[in-house]
Amino acid sequence: MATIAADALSGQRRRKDTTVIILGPTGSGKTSVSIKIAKALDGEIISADSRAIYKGTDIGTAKPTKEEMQGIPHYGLDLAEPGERFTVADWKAHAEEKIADIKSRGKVPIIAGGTGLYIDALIYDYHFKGPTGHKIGDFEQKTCSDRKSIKGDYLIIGIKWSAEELRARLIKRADQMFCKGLEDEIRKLVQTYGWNNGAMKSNIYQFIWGVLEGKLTLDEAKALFVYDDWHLAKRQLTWFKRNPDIIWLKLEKVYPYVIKYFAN
RNA sequence: GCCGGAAUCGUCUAGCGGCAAUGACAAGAGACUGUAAAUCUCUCGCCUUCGGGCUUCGUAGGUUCGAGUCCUACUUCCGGCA
Repeated sequence: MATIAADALSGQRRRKDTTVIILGPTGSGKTSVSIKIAKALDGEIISADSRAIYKGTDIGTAKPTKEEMQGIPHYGLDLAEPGERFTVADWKAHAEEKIADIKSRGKVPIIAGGTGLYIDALIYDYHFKGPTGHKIGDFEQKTCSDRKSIKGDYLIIGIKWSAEELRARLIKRADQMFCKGLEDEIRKLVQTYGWNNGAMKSNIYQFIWGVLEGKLTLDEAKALFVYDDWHLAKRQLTWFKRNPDIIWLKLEKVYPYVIKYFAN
């Protein structure tokens, strides 16, 4: 009995201290597992995605919908207007604030995302010089450069796929994205923010726009987007590869692994 | 059937007598601590002791010191006339 109580206690303590990080290339399934994990662990999710930062880019950046979120609080989304400056430092400050807040309420913070730079900044605790607590974009020079040891209690899981599998997933996702009202989304974005801003540069929008302008057929646009997405996935993987602290698991193993980790 | 034109690395492409052969895309590897879904670098016929070696430009011959480049035939494809 005493042992069980002690276990429960250490479990409690662990719950309070560990931040779960679910990372992986685009299309690897981060969003859905992290929501599943959040439900099981009473957690809340912080997105680490440099594009989901922007408002209005919902379908194009594969943000989870309200229904998909299933009542799990999500942070790190819609933090800036398209075209507005938003840096790693801004994201790090936001994430740290949210992690502290989530922990203080006795819940588990779950970081889900594919932007390696953001995650590195968090776990290796990059310092950015400049006045903190100021409005977005007010940070200046870095003062610290260290990617050697993790600062903090993180469980870092990477979602592993073979190249063929991932490719197939990206193709499938592209098909879905292209029929989910993307055209309306992009029209609205272009209308409000104009065409020339970072949020729309170089992602699915440029290809859809090509279709709207009659320069591309739908199939061409889709193919181009898949290439683009694949290149992104490879770059993300290159970034993650050098991080020795990532535990790489197949998608279906991620949930059980995390649950077991927290049960012990 | 006749007359033109074309066949080059996974794909498209440069090449008009000195070439392992241009560029782009794809593919692969990598860098990246400040808008990162960005940006950039390297590899990309085969082998190499990194000096070089070997085999390539539809197929087979020929002309040349030398041929992806010129000639002949064949094959395939695209135009025009039939």
